[in-house]
Formats: sequence, structure tokens, C-alpha cells
Amino acid sequence: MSGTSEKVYVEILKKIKTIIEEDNLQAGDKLPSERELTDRLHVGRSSVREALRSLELLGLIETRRGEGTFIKPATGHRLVEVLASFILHDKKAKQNLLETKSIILRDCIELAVKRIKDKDVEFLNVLLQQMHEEDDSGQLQKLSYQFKDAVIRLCDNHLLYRLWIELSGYGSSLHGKTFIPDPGDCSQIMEHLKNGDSMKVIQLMSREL
Amino acid sequence: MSGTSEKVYVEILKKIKTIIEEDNLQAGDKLPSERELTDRLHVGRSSVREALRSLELLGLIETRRGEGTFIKPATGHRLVEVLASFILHDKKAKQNLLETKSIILRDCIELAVKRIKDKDVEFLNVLLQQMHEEDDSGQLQKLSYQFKDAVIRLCDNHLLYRLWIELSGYGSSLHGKTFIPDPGDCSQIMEHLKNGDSMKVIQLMSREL
DNA sequence: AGTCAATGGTGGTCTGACCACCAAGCAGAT
DNA sequence: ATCTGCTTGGTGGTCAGACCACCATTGACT
Repeated sequence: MSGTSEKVYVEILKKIKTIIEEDNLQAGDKLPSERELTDRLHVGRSSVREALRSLELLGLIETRRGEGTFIKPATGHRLVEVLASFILHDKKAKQNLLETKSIILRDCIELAVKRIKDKDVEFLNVLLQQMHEEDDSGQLQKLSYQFKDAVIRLCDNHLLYRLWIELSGYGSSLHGKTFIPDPGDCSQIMEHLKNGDSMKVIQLMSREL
Repeated sequence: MSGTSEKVYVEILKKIKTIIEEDNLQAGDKLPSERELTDRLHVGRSSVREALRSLELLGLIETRRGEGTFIKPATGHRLVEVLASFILHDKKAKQNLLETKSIILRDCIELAVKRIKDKDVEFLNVLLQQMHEEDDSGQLQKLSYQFKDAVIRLCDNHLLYRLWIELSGYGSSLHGKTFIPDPGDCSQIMEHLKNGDSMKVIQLMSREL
């Protein structure tokens, strides 16, 4: 071995990262099975599992019994969920959470109005069109969520976006419901996005708070 | 049992959380040993370990071989470190990181100028005084860092503060050095804080970028 | 009283075993 | 030829037991 004072499971984390990079694995792709990793890395299966379970809790991978382990599209509110339940005991912390969520949302939108491109406008218009044509309320809700999400992603900063997703995930588990704009809201948001009026967009998107 | 579709190690996470709450364990306190948890929760030791390793990777606990498992004071830059190394493959992601760090810093400062109290001003003045009296360059650096940190904490939002700490931690591992203001900067920062000029404070504190 | 070896507890790791689950392949029925 | 359904191999999920390395305490010896 190379001078290995590190715990095996941490080493494994690094090896897995290497494997992901070398094989250029993308979100949704399958990782080698636990037993194969055991062989390739010359470690015990339990150590492999400790590493994988850690990544799973971080929301970086997803395991499906009988199928395998897969790289997850970065959308893990699990992270904040766990962190929160262990760290955010008191009321003040929850207040902090809501405030931070609101601030991050504002940040995203401010970047969004700066960075929105013509093709983004087109895409949002398509969504908007679909919404106005949709009758089924379930489908409508889904589209509304997509619209909201798409707007936030306009910030073109994946890290910031992830922060919002995670904060949002925990936030909704706090008060149960998530704000979803109706088609009318979306039309207005659309207009203000084009005009570069970030204040108005923020107002419309922050209704839940 | 309650509908147990959950994986054992996730159940264990909850149980551990319960134990921490019931026994009112604080940072630094010792958790029951792996074998004791195995007995108390009627599960295999490997499952207990999967749960503990996950918490360790999240920076929530610390394990010392031959001694035991201990609750860690909530200050895990491990989180972003791990997330980052797995998510931030490309250059764009690193750019995202720097941008986000800068944005969070701005958010903190904007809250800080709103929320600064007289006693905060007093405290910062004491630090400033010490800085001007200090000769030793090492000590001076330490005081400068304290000053910067104290200003950011004025936002009175622990979560936002933690986000900055974590982003900052990874950021410095990117380009190696961290910006530390000199006494002159600190005096100016102090003035603008009192005047409520957040723009100026942000400028002075963001020099590293 | 001081030194140090034995001991018991703790985390670290590996192995092998079994289960539950899923998908693909194959054999039989239609 | 197609569909159905069973078999089978691969996968994750879990457990039990065995060592090892390490640490702190104990207690015997000096």
C-alpha cells in the first residue's frame, strides 16, 4: 500500500471519484457493483458499502436493489434534511433557514434577469403556452413547477441553484406546502423577466414566504 | 415496527438522533459504542457503521480509534469539500463557486449593516484598537481574521454564515490564499458599517476576488 | 511512589453467508 | 410466431463472527 493513514472508506471515496472521472460517467449512469468495486479496489465489501452509503446520504448517488448504484442528477435535498434535523434544533435556526432561502432565491433571480437569453425566453414561452392549453390540474401543477424551476435555473450558476433546491426541500418539509405559481403569475413573471425588473419577479416568486 | 420500507441504516440515523436528544448530548460528548448500538437497536454492526460513517462524512460526528465516537461542534467544511470534489469537475463549476461565495458574502454584509448593534460596534472597536497596538505580524493576521469573521457574523444568520465559511474553506483550497484585510481596511470597513454603506463594505471585503 | 506490562473496550476491516429484488433469457403454451 | 411464465444470475441489504490496531485503565512489580 501507499502510506495509507486515511481510513479505507475515505480512500474508496477518492477511488470512486477517479472511476467516475476516468469513465466519464454522467448523471444517471451506473456505477460498478459493490462486488466489482470490492475486487477492483482490493478492499472488503463492507468498506465499499460504508463509502457508498455516505455518498447516498449526501444525495450524490442512488441505489436500487436488484439493479445497481447510479449517479444522481444533483438534486439532493437529503443533505439539508439531514443536516437540518441534526443541527437546526431551535426556532431561530428555522427562521434563519427561511431567511436564507429567500435570500438565495433573490440572488438567483437577480442573476437570471441579467443572464436570460432569447432562447430561454422561447423555452419559457413554450411552457407558458402548454400551461394555458392544459386542463388537467395535476399536469398544470407539474408545468408550473417546471416553469418556476426553469426561471431559477436561468441564474446559470449550478451551485447557487443547488443551494436553493436543498433549502427549498427542507423548507417545504417545515411548513408542508410549496408555493407554485398559477399561469397568470407565470405570465407576469415572464413579462418582468423580459423587462429586467428583478424586483417584481422576486415579489411574484416569493409569495410562499 | 412502523412501516419499514426504509433502509436500516436510515432508521438507525433517526434512532441515533433520538438518542442524542433524549440523553441531551452536546458537542464533544461521546456516543454509545458501535457494539452497544448494535445491541440496543437490534441491528447488525455493519448497518450501524454505515450510518455512523455517513454522519462522519457529513462532519457531524468524529470517531477516534480506541476511544469512541463523539459529537462534533457544528463546523463542517467537510461538507462542501466533499460535495465540491464530486460535483465541481469542470472550470465552469469552479467559477460558479467563486461567484456564489462572492454573492453570499454580499448577502451577509447587507444583513450586517442592517442589524449591527451598538455593542457590536464596541466589540469591533476593541478589535481595531488591539490591531493598532499589535506589533507581531502573526498576531495581527489573527486579529484581522477575527475582525473579518466578526463582521460577517453580524448578519445574525448562522446558516448563511456557515454557508460562507464552507464556501470560503473550499475557495481557499482552490487558489491557496485567503484575503485578510489590513488594519487600515478594517478602520474603513468600520466607518462604512456605521454609516450603513453596504456597497463600500462589500468592496473592501471582497478584495480577494 | 513510580514504572510498565497485561487487559478490556473501542473503532477498522474483512469474509462469508443469506435474503429480497429485478431483469433478461429460456422453455412451454397458445 | 407470439405470448406467458418460470428459472437464473446479478445486484443491493443485512447480519454474524472473526481479526487487527489502538487507547486508557489497571494492577503488579520495582
